[in-house]
Amino acid sequence: MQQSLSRRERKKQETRQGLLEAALLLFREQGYNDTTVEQITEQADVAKGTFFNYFPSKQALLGDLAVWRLEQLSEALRIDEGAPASPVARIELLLRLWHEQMLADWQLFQQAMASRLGRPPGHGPKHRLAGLAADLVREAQACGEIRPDVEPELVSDLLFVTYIRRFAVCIREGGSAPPVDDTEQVIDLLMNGLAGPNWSES
Amino acid sequence: MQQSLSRRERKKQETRQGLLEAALLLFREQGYNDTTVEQITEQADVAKGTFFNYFPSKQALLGDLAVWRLEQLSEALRIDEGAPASPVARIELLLRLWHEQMLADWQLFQQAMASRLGRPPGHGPKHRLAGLAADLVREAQACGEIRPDVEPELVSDLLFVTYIRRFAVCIREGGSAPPVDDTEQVIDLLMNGLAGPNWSES
DNA sequence: TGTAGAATATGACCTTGGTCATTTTTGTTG
DNA sequence: CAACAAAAATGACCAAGGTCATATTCTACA
Repeated sequence: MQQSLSRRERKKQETRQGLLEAALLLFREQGYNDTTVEQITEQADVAKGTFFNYFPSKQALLGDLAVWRLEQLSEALRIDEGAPASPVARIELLLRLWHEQMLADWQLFQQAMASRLGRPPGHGPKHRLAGLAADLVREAQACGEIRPDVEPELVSDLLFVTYIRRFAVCIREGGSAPPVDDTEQVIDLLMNGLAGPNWSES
Repeated sequence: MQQSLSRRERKKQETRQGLLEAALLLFREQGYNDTTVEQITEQADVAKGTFFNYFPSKQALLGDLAVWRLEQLSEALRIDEGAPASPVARIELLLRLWHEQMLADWQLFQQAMASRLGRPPGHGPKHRLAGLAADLVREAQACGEIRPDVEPELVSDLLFVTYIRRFAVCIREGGSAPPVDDTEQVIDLLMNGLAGPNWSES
C-alpha cells in the first residue's frame, strides 16, 4: 500500500463510479424502467454479475444515485461556499437547489416517482385518501374552523405527512412494533399553526 | 339479461374479488414481496394469465386493495353512520381510522412502504435530505428563528411535503411540463405557521 | 520472484412479473 | 337447437432482475 487508496481500492471505486455514471446516462436517455441492468453493465464495460457486487438491486442504485447528488447539495450549503448565514435562508436555499436538481433530472425522477405513486393518468379513483381529507378541510373552512385562504389539498397533504412519518420512523428502526397513535397531538399542532393568529380574530 | 348484473358480469366480479381476497390473505401471511402472482392465482383457483386480465400488474392490485379498504373508511365518515358533525372532528376520525387500518395490515404495509422508501436497516447514509433540513431547522431554533418546542424532524418532513406535492401534481396531470418554483410562498406559509403566535412574544 | 490467499469479476442459471395467440365459455339470433 | 360472435380463461413463452459456483486478478509475504 503506497497511497491513501491501494490500486485495488481505486479500481473498486472506479468500477462503482462507472456503473453509477453509466446508469445516470442511460436513465436520462431512456428512463429508469426502460433501462436494463445489462445495458448498464455493458455501458460500464463490466459483466452483468458485477453489478450486483456493488448494488443489491437496481432500485438500490437509484437510491445511491440520489445520495450522490445529495452530497453535492450538501456542499453548496456550507457557509464557506457562499451560502447565507441565516439558517432559515439556508433552508430556503436547500429547497431551491433541490428543486433545480429535480428539474435537471426531470424525466428520470418523473418516472421514478410515477412508479411509486401509482399511475399518472387521471387522479386515479375518485376517493383517494388525500381527496377525502381535502373535502373535510373544505367543509371545515366553510364552518370557519380552518382559515379559508389556504389550499385544501395542501392541508390534506400536510396532515398525511404525519402519518407517513410515524410509519416511516417505525420501519426505519427495523422493529416490528407498530407506531403509537399520536393523532391528537398532530391535529393540535397543525390546527394551532393553521387556524392560528392571522385568522383567530380581526 | 335479467338482473342488474348479468351472469357474466357477476362471475367477473367474483373472479376479481377472489383474486383480491386471495392476495390479501397471502400478503398478510407472507408479505408482498414473498408472494408470487402464481400463488395468488392458485389460491383463487384460476390460471396465472387470468390475473393480468384483471390487474395490469402486481403493484396495481396492491393499489386496488388500498382503494377497497379506503371505501370502507369513506363509509365510516358519513354523518348518518355516526360520525361527528364537526369537520375537524371528522378529520381526526379519519386519521384515527386510517391508523387502525394500517395496524390491521401492519406487516403488509410495512413491506410495501419499505420497498418504496429504501431499505429499513439503519437510517441509510447519514446525509439523507430530510436530515440535512432537520439540521438547518435545529440551527434556526438555536437562533430563535423557529420556535424551539417542535421536533426538527417533523418540520423537515413538513417542508418536503411541499416538494413532493409540486412534483406529484405535475406527474398526476401527465404533462411533461416541470413544476413552477413556489419555494418562496411555501417558506412564507410554513414560517408563519411555525414561528407564529405562541412564540413571537411572551 | 513465486506462491498462497483474499478480493473481485464473470456468465450460466433460476425465478417471476408480464405478454399473447389460442381455446373455452357465455350470450344472442335465426 | 344450431351457429355465430364477443368476452374471458388459459398456459406456453419471453424478458429482466437477481443468485451463485467458478475463474481471474490483485496484494502480501517468504
